[in-house]
Amino acid sequence: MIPARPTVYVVDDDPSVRLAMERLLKSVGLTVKTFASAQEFLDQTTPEWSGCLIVDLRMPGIGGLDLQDQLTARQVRLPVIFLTGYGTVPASVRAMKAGAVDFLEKPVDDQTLLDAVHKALERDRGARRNQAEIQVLHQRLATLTPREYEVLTFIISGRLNKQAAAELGTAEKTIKVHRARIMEKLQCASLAELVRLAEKAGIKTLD
Amino acid sequence: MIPARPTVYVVDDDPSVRLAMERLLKSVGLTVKTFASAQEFLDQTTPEWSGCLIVDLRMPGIGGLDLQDQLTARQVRLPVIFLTGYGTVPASVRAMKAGAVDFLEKPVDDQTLLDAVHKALERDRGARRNQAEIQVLHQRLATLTPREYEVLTFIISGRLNKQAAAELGTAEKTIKVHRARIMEKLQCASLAELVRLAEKAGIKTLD
DNA sequence: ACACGCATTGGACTAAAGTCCAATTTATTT
DNA sequence: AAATAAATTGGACTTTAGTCCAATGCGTGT
Repeated sequence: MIPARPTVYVVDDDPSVRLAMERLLKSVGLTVKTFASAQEFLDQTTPEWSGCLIVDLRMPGIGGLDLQDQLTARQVRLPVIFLTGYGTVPASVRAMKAGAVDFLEKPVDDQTLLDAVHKALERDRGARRNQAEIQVLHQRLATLTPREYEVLTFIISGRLNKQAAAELGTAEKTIKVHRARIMEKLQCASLAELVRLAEKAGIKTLD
Repeated sequence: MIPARPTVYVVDDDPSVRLAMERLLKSVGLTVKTFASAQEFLDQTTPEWSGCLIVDLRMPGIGGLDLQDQLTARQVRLPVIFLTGYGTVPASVRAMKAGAVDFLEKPVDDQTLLDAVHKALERDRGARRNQAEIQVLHQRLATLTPREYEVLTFIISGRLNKQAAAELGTAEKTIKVHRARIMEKLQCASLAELVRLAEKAGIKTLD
């Protein structure tokens, strides 16, 4: 049900455009899935869908820009490429500000479109790789007990075990035990690694 | 000679536009400096100029987009706001891709322009703050001797003094001395701080 | 009541890091 | 040739951190 394979999703109300697009993209080995309306796409997509989205700016019902907003709100971060026959400067600026990969006017040159698609797919790959790494970190962090997490913040803030113990009102010995378990649970072989892990996970330091 | 104060630089070949722009911006307390051509601006600007740039897209000689490219090439990172009477979608997309803050069409609403200017100034402030922090780090790093820098890479890679000594073919004692000097020169009170400093300075870890 | 996870702590060490003082070797600079 | 910076190393300790084994007090769920 969930296409794990990167796919180029095409949303356009014009059947002939969908067909042409599908042919072009498939001709270079890409997986394609088309939709006749933004609503149809919204009804099916999930954050798991990977690849990119090519959407027509002006369509009956939900337009391209609104679709882009909806996707942002739903945490669907597929890179978007706009395609339009009657684009305006304000529309293109709004689209680009919202993070669109490109904003192309019909008729679009095949190579130009393919370049944009490859760029979008690459951006998606990078974002997913990064997202996956962060997710792993959070999964590991989730195994920490509240107290361990607390001690972690002291460690990455450069506190000595002794200081952490004093500030937490416990014995230095206890901090050492927590610390050892933290290193084990987070699979860090050194303090340097631990600091970088915390940094990437966005854990704030004290003071 | 160098305006340290954040300034709004206006580049437009139309004298009436320059005057109107200058009046509007000064009316809200902003410092303004105008130029009749891109070349004139390029001849005077330096990376020290802070603030933002409002530039007309179409001008005799060097156009707005080319000016943007030139500035990028010269490391002048002033946020750019495009202003144009005859903008096209491709031009606006190119500008936004190149990092423009906004791309507005004349006649532009006063408030819209001011909002864009404030956003641009804020972006410049943030960029400069960040740039200044990184520069300080590099200045400190520059005080390290080659050997100390080498030892630094081992430390932030999580190596024990013993391991660093072995891999560098020296005594553990020596590593300790270098390490102490590194902490002192980089003004770090803890390993956690050192790791974050190295991370921010973009120093790569081993392996 | 009993098992279990969590937080704690002690004792006894081992290992790693940091701190002073002192000294040598080797380039480079003046 | 004297001076200076850089890289090294020793000795003698003090601090910190990490490692095992063992044990206690507390909620929670069964």
